[in-house]
Amino acid sequence: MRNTGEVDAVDAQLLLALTESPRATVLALAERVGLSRNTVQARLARLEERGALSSFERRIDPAALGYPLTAFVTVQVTQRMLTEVAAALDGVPEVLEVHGLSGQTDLLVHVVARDADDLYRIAGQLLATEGVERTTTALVMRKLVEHRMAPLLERAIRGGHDEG
Amino acid sequence: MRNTGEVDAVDAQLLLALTESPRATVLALAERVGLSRNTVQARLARLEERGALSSFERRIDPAALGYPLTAFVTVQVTQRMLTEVAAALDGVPEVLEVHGLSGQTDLLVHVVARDADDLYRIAGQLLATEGVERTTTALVMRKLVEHRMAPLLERAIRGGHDEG
DNA sequence: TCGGATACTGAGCACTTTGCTCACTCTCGA
DNA sequence: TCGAGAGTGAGCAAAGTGCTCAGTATCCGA
Repeated sequence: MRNTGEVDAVDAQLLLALTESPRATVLALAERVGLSRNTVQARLARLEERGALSSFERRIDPAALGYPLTAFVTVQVTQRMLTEVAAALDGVPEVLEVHGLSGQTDLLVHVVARDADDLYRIAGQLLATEGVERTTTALVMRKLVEHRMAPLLERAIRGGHDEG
Repeated sequence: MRNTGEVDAVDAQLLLALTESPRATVLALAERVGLSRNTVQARLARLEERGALSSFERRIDPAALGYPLTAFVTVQVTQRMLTEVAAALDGVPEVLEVHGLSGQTDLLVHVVARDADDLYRIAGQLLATEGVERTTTALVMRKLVEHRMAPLLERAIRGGHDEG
């Protein structure tokens, strides 16, 4: 099996095992998936070097840091100001992530806040940014499906070979 | 300093250190933040037990699994069907996360797909779900700000004591 | 002002894990 | 038939873990 740069079934098994116990040692993982320690170590190294694992920051819960409120702000931007607006958003600590959406002038901004007042302030800050034409703030009331990847991993384990 | 259940400056330092090198050993972290190994171990344990760290799944890049496309689908739901719709969405592997938004009948659904056709299929699947009245699909063209938590961590380190 | 709880330290110790190397096998695919 | 890629098992020194213990400092409430 020539490794194509994409995660294969065995990698998916490892990731799934890690999902269940992120602190598992290489030895434990090896036993879990029925491979030698050497192999597991090599695969983990490959996964990391390939960039299949993104920053640890994603695992940090903003609520634990004192930011229990989450909101998504849709921002409509003056066409030519996109870069400047992105830079301005990057400077706001409460902005966790910004997606550029199809439509080219719409941004989806993921923000967190300490409380309602705080959120109001941040939303105002976004709206006041030069190049921002309009914003719509939607507060997250509850998480109906928590972020998960397991179903796709399980599919990768079963499906196995025919990627794409 | 009575620990209130919220992350303090030292915890934030640890998390920041982990962000920079997620595989760092407890010993390395202790040296990094200038505390004893014992203390670091205790704090890490507390962080975990307190739930400040969410699932490892968040660190898995869907692109590496063969799902390079990301989209956000806004779903409007018949009022009384919310639970059923949530359950249906939970059953779709490509649905990574679902947020219930203010407005009570709007959901924000985070999906990934193998390609445009795949996304089309998934969007259709969402729309076909019983209880779903209307959907709007927005494709993510680019990430203008990658998910990050460092700015808030740094603020926690500086700010220090007055939480809230 | 005393007592208890909490946080931190440094030391110690047995045990496990890591990181690395080496030689060897197997199985594709050219 | 050859070579690259993937996996195995063994081995070894060094490092890290998990845990306990005794001692100190500090804050808080009674």
